[in-house]
Amino acid sequence: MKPTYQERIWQVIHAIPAGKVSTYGAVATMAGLPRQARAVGRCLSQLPGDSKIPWHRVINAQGKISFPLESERFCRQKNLLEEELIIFSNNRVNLKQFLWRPG
DNA sequence: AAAGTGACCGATT
DNA sequence: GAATCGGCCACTT
Repeated sequence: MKPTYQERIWQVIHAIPAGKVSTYGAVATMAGLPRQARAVGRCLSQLPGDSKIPWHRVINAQGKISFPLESERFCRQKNLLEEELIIFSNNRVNLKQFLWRPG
């Protein structure tokens, strides 16, 4: 069976190791959907709460969490990342240090 | 049918 | 750094 784009997006996100992050745009490109960062965000927005997908390792290209500051979801994602020893400075992750690059 | 919206991005000014 | 712009596209008004 030819994989759905949604499935390929999940597969890419699954491949992000703990302690690293990726961005919506990078995930889109790796899933074969260049310039479709929004498709990734859309995809994640539809995930059930009990999903095993490491959705928290996906942040935006500025190194920031794409939820309103101090919102419930913002804090949940930040906590999950800090548990993986990812450092925030000014609510921002240093992508030079934490961005996952395959290869 | 048309306009607005959103877990976005890169290039440009 | 900040703001704008066009690209992108499913969904909701």
